[in-house]
Amino acid sequence: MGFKFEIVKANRISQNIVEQIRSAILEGELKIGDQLPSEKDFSKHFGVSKSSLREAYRVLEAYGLLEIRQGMTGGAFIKEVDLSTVKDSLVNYFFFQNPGLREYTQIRTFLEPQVVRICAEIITDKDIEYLENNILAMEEEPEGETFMSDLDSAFHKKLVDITDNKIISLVVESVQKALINIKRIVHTDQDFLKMVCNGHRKIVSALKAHDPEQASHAMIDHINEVEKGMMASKGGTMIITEKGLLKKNRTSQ
Amino acid sequence: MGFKFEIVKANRISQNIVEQIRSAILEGELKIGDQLPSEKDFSKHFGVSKSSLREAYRVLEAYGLLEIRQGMTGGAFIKEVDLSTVKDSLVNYFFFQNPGLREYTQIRTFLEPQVVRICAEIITDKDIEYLENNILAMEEEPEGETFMSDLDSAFHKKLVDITDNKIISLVVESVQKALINIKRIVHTDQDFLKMVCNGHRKIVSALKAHDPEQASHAMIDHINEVEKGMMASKGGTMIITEKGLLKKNRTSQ
DNA sequence: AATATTAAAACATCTGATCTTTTAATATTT
DNA sequence: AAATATTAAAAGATCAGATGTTTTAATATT
Repeated sequence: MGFKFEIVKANRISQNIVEQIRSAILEGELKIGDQLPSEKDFSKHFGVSKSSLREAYRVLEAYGLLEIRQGMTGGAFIKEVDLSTVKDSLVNYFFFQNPGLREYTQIRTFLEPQVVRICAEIITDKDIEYLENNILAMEEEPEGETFMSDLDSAFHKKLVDITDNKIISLVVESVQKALINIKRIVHTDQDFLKMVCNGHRKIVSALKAHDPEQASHAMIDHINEVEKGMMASKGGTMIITEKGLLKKNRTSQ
Repeated sequence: MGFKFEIVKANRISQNIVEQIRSAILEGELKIGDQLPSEKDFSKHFGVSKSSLREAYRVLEAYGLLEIRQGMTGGAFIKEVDLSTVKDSLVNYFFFQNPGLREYTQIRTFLEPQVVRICAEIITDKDIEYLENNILAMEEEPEGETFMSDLDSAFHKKLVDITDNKIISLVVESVQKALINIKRIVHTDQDFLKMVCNGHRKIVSALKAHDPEQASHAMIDHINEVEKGMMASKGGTMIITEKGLLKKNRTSQ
């Protein structure tokens, strides 16, 4: 018998509701800001208990599709999925995949040089001003571990935002975020900071000259230098959650 | 008063539990396969009701961190987050961001030429055989709308897998998945199929010759041709969910 | 007019009972 | 002895309904 049957899973009630609502959103029936009925009304409508409906709401909330507010004017509202939801999902995924520094560096060297190529063509004076201020702030930081990371992220984020490509922004920012977690423990001394500032200066200088080729090279050099700097002080991959928790992961795959 | 206070949100019990368990996972206290206590025991341990604990379990399950099985040997087990969870999250995100065809093409032209550059260096005869069989299968498909997409995905997935970079794989595959949804309605005639096969042939030919430069160019041409082909028949962005539901999104945003 | 109180809507949590699923252990049949 | 059927237990799934908490609108008071 060459038939291929699909496995039938006894669907949970809450899962069924989740799918119905998610479909309604993806089909456009439910728009951002739309309010779903109250727990009481909606559970009655579905003919299920309040607990089942609540579980469905929790899941949709976890997906970032729903915002639930308490109080008289509260309720369940359709929400646009925000970046942090996707990033968290990526962080969870990367935690188990546990990519090496090489993998992060590689995708950066694929994307960011191209990003600054585009930037070189279309960057405005205002953008350049922002980037220069960012470098100044970084140089003035004395031993600014955390702050330096924020400024570093902001620098790269600014560049990718100029390209106006949401997908690339998401990827670059997520990689940046994952890298910060590694950087934070691995290395943050003055030499490292000076090296980063130097790299950023060269990139901005090329952008100012509207020279794509030079900008691209400056970016490649910068990314490779950063990797080298991080390799110098070895260490396992670390992940810092939103709540500031640390995790040293040395699983040998 | 220049102080900056953070907003205090009355945390839900379930959210608190979610964070505790997620932290325990990211800190390495909980490993893949570990079983959490039963609902009854664990809720007693936390000093909360079963409903609150169950809501926490639902959320962790939505994150892809937990697998819950019913029955005598069932329970809640720590699970590795799988690709489909992240992809779904990306689909949700892209739905609202609604990137244009240009954005997909752009990130592809940044990543995939570099991917085949690497492939050209390290590709094996077995890999090439796989790719050639893939092309043959595609050419033999008469009007294989869906199947063609599957083969096309498999082709690009194979290439990116050769690079052995989990991050790039995730990105390329997600973009691929999103594109299929657009392609499926936009265009799938014989000319399109022939054009795709032709592009793939050129890429494989360059890989066979272990010529990175040629492979890269063949890939760039291929991606651009596909975009042109898709632009020809205009249409809104479409999204197909896991369950096969369609959504035409024309929000002018 | 400003402030304080109250009421109501909606979510949050709890208790405890009753299915349903799954599998291990046991009993029955062949 | 082996195959099959039955039973029991563990654990999740669902339900019903009570009670608490938040938030805001309406009202009353100063």
